[in-house]
Amino acid sequence: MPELPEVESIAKCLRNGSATNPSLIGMCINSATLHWQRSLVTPSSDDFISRIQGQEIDSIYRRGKFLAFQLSRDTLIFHLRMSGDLVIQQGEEIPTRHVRLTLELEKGYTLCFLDPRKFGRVWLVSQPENIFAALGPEPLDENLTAEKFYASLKAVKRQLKPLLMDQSFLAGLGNIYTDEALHRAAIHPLMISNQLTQKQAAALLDSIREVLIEGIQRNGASIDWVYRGGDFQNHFRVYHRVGEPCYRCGTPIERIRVGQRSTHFCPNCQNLRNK
DNA sequence: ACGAGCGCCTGTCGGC
DNA sequence: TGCCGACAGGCGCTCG
Repeated sequence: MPELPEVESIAKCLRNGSATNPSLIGMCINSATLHWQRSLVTPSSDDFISRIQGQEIDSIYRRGKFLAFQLSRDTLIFHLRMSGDLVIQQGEEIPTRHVRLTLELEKGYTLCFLDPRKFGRVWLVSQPENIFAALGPEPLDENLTAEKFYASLKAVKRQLKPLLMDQSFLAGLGNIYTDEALHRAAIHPLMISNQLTQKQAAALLDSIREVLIEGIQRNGASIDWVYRGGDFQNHFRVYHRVGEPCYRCGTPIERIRVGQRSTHFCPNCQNLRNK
């Protein structure tokens, strides 16, 4: 799915508008149509449709990989998981495939939740904090200091790759940005968290922030058939680069399986030993 | 506490 | 051409 930079890019686009779509701030939701029941977690579809009707979009924000719409009375929350996307259409141009939820807005605009794989989820709640309760800190939050990050790494004994992707440890990293951050910090994905030095922990936090900021500046990454307009995919240093030379040392990039996920790294720069 | 495996889904791609 | 397996930006669950 979209990771933090992709969700941030989508949130910005819906909030500020773009060349092809208006800002949704201030728009009223006239009606809602649910096309795939299981996309909706809560409330029931009948309650969802009646409750959301007539509410206005006050603000749009991101928390971890969640995308939230603060409405007049409730909060509408999306998790795009692997293949979800939110697009605005006008008039009769409603896509026919992969549409799981549509919100009919003012002036003929429709917000479409597209999700080929149907893994995405939607909530309409009065207390959004409950949905976000299990999330760890935001990686770009200044309050997350290198000292705090080091302490949290020392507090557990886990492989870095799955740990960094654990949303209760840190909110927002997924498979791509985790691999990219570990490579930039020259740390092996299977290194055990409590073995990092303070210096390595600081470098890792810096690298995480670097890749996320670059991803946001490039409007995220668009890979496979899911094109969202970003171009960070053209700047990956390890992801999808198996066998190609490491930009730092020329060694071919390798791929291993960690927790059922493809993990890309440079076996020379990111050595488990001597670190 | 932690990691591995699996289920949830549809689509694409490469090999034969 | 058609079939088949591998693979895909995530996460919750169970089982050792």
